[in-house]
Amino acid sequence: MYTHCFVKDYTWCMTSKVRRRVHTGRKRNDAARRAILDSAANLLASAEGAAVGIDTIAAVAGVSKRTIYRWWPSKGAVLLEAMVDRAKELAPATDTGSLAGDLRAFLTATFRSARQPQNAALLRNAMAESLKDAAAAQALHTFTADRRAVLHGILSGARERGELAPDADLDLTVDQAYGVLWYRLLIGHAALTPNAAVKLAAALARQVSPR
Amino acid sequence: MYTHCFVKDYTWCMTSKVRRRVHTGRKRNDAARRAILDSAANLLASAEGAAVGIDTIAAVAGVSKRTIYRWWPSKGAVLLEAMVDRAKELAPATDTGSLAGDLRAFLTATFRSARQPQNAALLRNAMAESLKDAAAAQALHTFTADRRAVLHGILSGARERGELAPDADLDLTVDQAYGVLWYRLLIGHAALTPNAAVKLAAALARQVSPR
Amino acid sequence: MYTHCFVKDYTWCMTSKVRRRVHTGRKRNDAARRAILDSAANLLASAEGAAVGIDTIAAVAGVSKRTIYRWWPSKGAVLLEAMVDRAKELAPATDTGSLAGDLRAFLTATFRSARQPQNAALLRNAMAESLKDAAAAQALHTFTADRRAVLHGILSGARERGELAPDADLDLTVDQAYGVLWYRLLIGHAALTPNAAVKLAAALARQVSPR
Amino acid sequence: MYTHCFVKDYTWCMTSKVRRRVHTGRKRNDAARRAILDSAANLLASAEGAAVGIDTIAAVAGVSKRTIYRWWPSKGAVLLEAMVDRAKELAPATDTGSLAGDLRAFLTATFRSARQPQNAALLRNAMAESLKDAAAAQALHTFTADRRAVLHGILSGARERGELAPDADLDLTVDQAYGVLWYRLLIGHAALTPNAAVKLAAALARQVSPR
DNA sequence: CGATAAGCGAGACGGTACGTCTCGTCTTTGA
DNA sequence: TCAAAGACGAGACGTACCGTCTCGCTTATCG
Repeated sequence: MYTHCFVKDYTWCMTSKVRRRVHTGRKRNDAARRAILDSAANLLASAEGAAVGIDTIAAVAGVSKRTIYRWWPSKGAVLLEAMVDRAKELAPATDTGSLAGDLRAFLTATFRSARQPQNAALLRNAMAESLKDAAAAQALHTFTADRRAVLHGILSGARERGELAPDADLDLTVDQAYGVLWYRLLIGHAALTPNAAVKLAAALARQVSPR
Repeated sequence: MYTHCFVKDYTWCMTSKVRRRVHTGRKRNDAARRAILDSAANLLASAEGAAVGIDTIAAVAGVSKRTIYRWWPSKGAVLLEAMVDRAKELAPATDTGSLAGDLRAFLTATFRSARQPQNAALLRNAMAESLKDAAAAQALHTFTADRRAVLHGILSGARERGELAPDADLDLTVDQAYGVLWYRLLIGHAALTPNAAVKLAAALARQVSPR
Repeated sequence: MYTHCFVKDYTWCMTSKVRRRVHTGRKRNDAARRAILDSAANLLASAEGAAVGIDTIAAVAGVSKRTIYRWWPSKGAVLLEAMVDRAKELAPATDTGSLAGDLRAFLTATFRSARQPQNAALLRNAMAESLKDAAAAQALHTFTADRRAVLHGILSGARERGELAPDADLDLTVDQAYGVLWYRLLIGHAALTPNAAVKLAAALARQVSPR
Repeated sequence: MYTHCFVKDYTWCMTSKVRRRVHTGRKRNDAARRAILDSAANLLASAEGAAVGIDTIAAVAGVSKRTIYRWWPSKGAVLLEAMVDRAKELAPATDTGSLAGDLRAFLTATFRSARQPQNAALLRNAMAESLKDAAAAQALHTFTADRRAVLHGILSGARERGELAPDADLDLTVDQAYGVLWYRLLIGHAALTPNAAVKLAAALARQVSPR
């Protein structure tokens, strides 16, 4: 008598030539995997405050929900993997010859990246998911551990140059840096300006330097 | 027509003498307001990772959903106000005579408070809501601004004692402190130990000191 | 976190082997459709004056609300379709050889059916929904049009036997019959007795007969 | 922190000089009673399919809900009393000297009145309430009984003129007339045209006439 | 080379929460 | 001293989203 109330229209966010993927039969279709991650990352980056839904991810990727859940345990897991995947290019660790220089270069680059609206949305949404979803939390934990390791490497690399006080707590220093980043990102009371990165680098360099 | 056999059992978290509130007629029932905020805060503090639902808040408070939505615009707004309300006692700013001492006292107390499982859950859940709900975000913004102001006061209070470098960026220093707090709270990779508080206080004091 | 002790007890009206439906995956689950319509019809037929709620329909059918709203636009639409569905057997049009006989047979059967408490409740509730819900009104319109068509057929079938005055207004005659039915059903001042059916049949036959 | 979400604006339907009733202490109620009934009747007559709410009635009448519930047991009771009150002028029983003439006059007037959009809405809404509310049902029962009594009087008045078959079932005849009225009103498949009234009057007159 | 296994798109489904709505009861407060 | 104002408890409504399921198709792999 009645047929099918409720439909949806996702065309608004299908950015590109998504459709028409080839069917790879029995083995995992990597194009689908990419489409899913791209879809998720794009939605994460675009959604102002709107939550990103699985149906939306699937529709935008031109993929069935089943295909998503075959490979990821939960929505958060997809989103986080998408975030990590997208954030691959965030991490240059340069060597300028001095700790202060290395720190300034790294934090400036990191802040600049995190300040881009898309990346900011990505990170905020990733945190939101992580707070609700255990798998996402795990992924975010791994991701941030990687980032901390890079910064930790920069710091401990200064030891052989004698730029490090022997009792410096590098973990704490690292957390100060990323703490400022995430705190400003999540609360939004102050911007991640280049100036802030420079000042923070100087302050941290001084903090860990001998005497 | 059908027999109505209890909807849920919320007795486990009805901490006190909630029931039997009097009807205050035309004016807002402040007992109901308190019951709602207490209910929300208790649930926020208890729920491990489980989301706190409006129906649960209402049921625990012995209040109708309508009464909640009459006064708050969204779930997040209630939760945040509850959090802020509960966190009223978090904020002692003591005067020990020296910046290092003040900082150590303040951060130690703050970390200790935030480390308590209930408060930690409170803050984590508050952030989760804030990332999804504009009203909650606003409330969290106000709350954190208050906290930052306290710490900022401690720092700037040291100026007249000559303990402050003239070019110290106090906002950045404040953000480092709360950054570490929130970062560790949200990521969970390291605990907010008293030791960390002490070290952080020392580091920040040194950061802002002259020379 | 909290113990979940049964929401309601709807067993009283789960007439049959409702539970344990198989999941039909991609295509519409006709068992669910049947369960919904049966649930709705049973509730319509049983509820004295109590309104039938969507949650109740869903619970009795062992179906989620969403599944109902996927296929029907509103509560009224479900109820009406259920009513129409249930009323499928109301309609015998017999041929006794004379208009008076046909009318008597049809009206007697119709009145008898409508007089059954369950069917009476069904029709009353259907009308109540129809007065509040456009989709339900449409469905009731279609249903009653069908019924009128049957009676109209009986009447016009008498023309070739010369039992009909050429200027007889058959639509009006039909409306008199169903008018009495609904009027007594809705107001409840008089019963739809077999005697009334017989007298009405005689009166209408005389009304339309030549001379 | 937050104040008062949800308010409403009823100004759209405050037709006239409703406001500013004087407040003279004790025996003020009759003006309020009139305002309530007028408000209810106007809303019943105007609302297309939209349900008429108690808050709306109260707001439009410039009266508090409490005042309504002080005198009526339920919403339906108010609406029905308003309907009956408004329908006072529906009932002329004229004497044309013949049964056929009396019937034609009465049914024509009745149909014309019921055909007016406002009265039609009034009656439809009244029936809708009556099907959900016992007090309203009682009121509608009384109202329709009055109307039937008038028509019944017209019919039985013909007995002494010898225009009535001795075995005529006048109750059934009355129900045929009002049945057509309500059936067409509620289903809406055919209009209550003057022509229909004339034909119906003739048919019923013939039906009850001797032989 | 044919049979079987698995990936995939589609989309229905159960569950659960949300925020809105209306009803009828209640107390305060303004006139 | 009454009634307007309006807060409140109860509970239904229709929507949203998650994660599971089945279907029917397609392609790769194994016997």
